[in-house]
Amino acid sequence: MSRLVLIDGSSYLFRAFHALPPLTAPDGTPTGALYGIVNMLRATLKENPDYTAFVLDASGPTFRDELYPQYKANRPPMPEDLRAQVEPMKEIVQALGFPLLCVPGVEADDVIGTLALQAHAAGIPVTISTSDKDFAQLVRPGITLTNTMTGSVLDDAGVMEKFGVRPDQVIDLLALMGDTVDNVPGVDKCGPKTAAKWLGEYGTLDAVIASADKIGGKIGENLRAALGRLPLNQQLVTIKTDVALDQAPSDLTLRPRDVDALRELYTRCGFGSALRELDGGSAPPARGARPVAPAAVADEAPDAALSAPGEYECVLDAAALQAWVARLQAAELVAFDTETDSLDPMRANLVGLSFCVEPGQACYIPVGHDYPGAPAQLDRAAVLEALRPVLEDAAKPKLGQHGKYDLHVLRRHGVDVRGYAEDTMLESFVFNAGGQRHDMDTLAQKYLGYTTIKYEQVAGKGAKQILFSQVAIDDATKYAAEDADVTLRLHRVLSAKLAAEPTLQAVYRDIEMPLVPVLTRMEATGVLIDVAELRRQSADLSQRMMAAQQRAHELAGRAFNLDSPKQLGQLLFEELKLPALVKTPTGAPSTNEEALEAIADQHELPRLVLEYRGLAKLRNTYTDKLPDMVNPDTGRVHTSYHQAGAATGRLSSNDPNLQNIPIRTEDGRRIRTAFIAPEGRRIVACDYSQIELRIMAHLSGDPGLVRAFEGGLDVHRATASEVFDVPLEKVSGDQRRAAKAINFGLMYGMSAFGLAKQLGIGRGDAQDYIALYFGKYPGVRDYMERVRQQAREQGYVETVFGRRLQLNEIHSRNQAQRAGAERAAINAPMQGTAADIIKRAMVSVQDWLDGQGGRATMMMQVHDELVFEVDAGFVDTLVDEVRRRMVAAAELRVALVVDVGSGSNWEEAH
DNA sequence: AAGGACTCATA
DNA sequence: GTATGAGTCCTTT
Repeated sequence: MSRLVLIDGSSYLFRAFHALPPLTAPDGTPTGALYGIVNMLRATLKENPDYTAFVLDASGPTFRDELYPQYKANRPPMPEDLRAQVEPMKEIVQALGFPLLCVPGVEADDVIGTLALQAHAAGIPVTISTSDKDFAQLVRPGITLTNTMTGSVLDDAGVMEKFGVRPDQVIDLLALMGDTVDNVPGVDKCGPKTAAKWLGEYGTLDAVIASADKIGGKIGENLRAALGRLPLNQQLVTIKTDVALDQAPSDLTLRPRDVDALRELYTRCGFGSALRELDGGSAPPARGARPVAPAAVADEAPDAALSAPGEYECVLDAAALQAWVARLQAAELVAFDTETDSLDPMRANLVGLSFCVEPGQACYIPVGHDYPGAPAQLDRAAVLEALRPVLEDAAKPKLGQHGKYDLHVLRRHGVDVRGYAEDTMLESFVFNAGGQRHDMDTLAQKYLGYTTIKYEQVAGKGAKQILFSQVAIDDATKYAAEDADVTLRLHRVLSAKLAAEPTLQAVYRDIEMPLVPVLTRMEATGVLIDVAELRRQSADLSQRMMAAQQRAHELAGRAFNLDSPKQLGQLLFEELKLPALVKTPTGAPSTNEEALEAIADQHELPRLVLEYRGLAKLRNTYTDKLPDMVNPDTGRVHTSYHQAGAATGRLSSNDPNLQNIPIRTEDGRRIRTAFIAPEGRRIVACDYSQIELRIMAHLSGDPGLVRAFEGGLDVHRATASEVFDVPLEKVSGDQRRAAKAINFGLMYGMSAFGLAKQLGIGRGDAQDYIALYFGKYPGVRDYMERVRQQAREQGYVETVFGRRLQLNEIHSRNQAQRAGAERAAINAPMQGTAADIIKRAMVSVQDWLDGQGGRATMMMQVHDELVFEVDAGFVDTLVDEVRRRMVAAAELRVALVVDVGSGSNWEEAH
């Protein structure tokens, strides 16, 4: 059977040039690429093809340049060392007897594509010899790819395996990915895996484009941004198969080789082994090609120009310091910032301070730069003493950006900042809680149109990042003084904005700012951890994990990574053919708890995986990690509360997150026994009972719901009694469960669908329950509708205290996003009001604690719960007063109720 | 090294 | 169905 081998000369030429060492001929001319080509051609000849051609790009523009003027625009000119090899290559190709094709106006790819399809139509099998993946689009039964340099062969199945898509989807895959080399931008951050995933899900590029709204995350945004150019990409990456050619496949026969010409060429290039083969091994050994050291690459560091607006003074002597202290004393408001050597304020050392009193006039006082050759700096302790009268004077208002950090640093260096009155991060947060980021760089850009010097610009990034103490003082001055300067400028803009919104201003002034020192105090206090207990638990969990893993591998019949959802999915849904009932947001079969639970009756493995996961989660996230978080100085764990993170006004906790310590399962709850009180003290936990539901009762004013809370009854039981019209004492377990699910569901803006899933009932039944509920509590139904309405009309909803919660996607064209925003709108006033209330309570409680001589300290906040460490003899007093203050934090239509507990550890206190 | 996907802990 | 943070795996740069 005859066969056509089409050789993609251009791709090999470049590939060989870059892949092989820079060989040279005896006379010094470069031959590396040639060497690769010759070996490739000799290998091809051994296959003895009936028809073959060596195809090269012609010079000059092609139709693609017309379609897209930037096509290959940033491709550098062909390196001289490569250009020098083109003519000899053509000579060798022809001397070997290969037909050489070079067609102007199109690329080699198009010539190959055309010939391949012509031969295919004539029933001649085709092999395309190339190192260019784009040819995968031509693969079909009868057309395969081969790469003689790597030895790989690609047929239909091979394309599927290598790219994860069928050959007929390759064009779409390439269109999505784009091609950096050809200057064809695809979807940003979309590589072969992502593109294949989408095509696997939607089938074609057109379908992906049509579904672009459904793809979430950053990558979804990137996709939508790229939509406009994808059709063009498709055209650009499509290999033409209808080029008018002078030759037909049957014309492409090998001519006899020209031995004399080859001998001359091989000798000139120094290709010894080729020469020996040519002359039957009798040729004199030619000197071998020798590698040449690659040219040294200049190691150019980008010269990041540091622009320095404003007059920034570096304070290096006592006189300058005194002058600045005087300016600070005279100022109405002092903007300040600290520079340190760590992001963790509980470990950071002070490296310098910056101040600003007038926009553009700022100073930097270095006190800890210790790189070789650093100028002499003022003594740190002396500087802090000089500044103490300003910083510790409650009557001298101070301003910062995320000042809680600086408060920690200064506190740990012996300065107890008082009068911390303004914070631009919190101003921004209160003004626009829907805004994603409230860091200074973002705010400066947004409100001042000013681009700040980035930390990376002065300290580098990644592994090469240096400590601020290593940054040259000149650079540090520009960076640090700018921080204080920009903070002051930002404050002028933001405080004016807040002044125009009195309710927002009140949230900022009365809730957020007073909370700053309270959080600082709580973080500084930290919590005592029983490390030995956690180690014991880790060991126990490890042992059980190993057992589960071993059993899982036995059941699977092979080893696999139990932690990899991908491998697990493959095993369960492909090998074991278990039904994939749940999909991940990206459309892949999910292995989450719900999915595994659903198939647990069909195989032992899912249950085992759940067991393993539960253990692994506890060990990896808690019992292994918490001991590492113990601060060596204090012997305690110090979380950090993020005050401007959550869109609803809640706090969040990180490093470590102490707001998600397990409680639901027995193994999990045990972790709380490791949160202990020191000798002579107790842990006291005080939590609001059903606070969000009470807020719903308040906001809706529904008499039925208000009544359900009265008399201190179990609210879910009371709700069930009303909804199902049975006496309180006759409410069944299922009825209470249903009522509870509805109560919670309502707060999350749920649908009948969601409730049905939650309760494991039909959608119709769920709808009936909701109708029944709304029949009894029409005020709740009306409230829900009012909130949706407000969200649509204003773009935001509000808490009882006037905090504004922005709903960014409430008018999204995307139905799913819009529905999500509506659910968020329903939940936000309840979650946000609860956050406001506990924040107010914290300020009030701390205010009282400050007068109690350290007999109790507030240690943690977990959304509706405050945790204290209390002298054993002081517990009763504390409980009374804390309860009083927590209850008094808001006056709602229903009373707030606080449950308390105490014990030697957190678990007991619940 | 950075970022996304997936999973799962809490309120 | 709301709101978070974090660990592991995997892909991309």
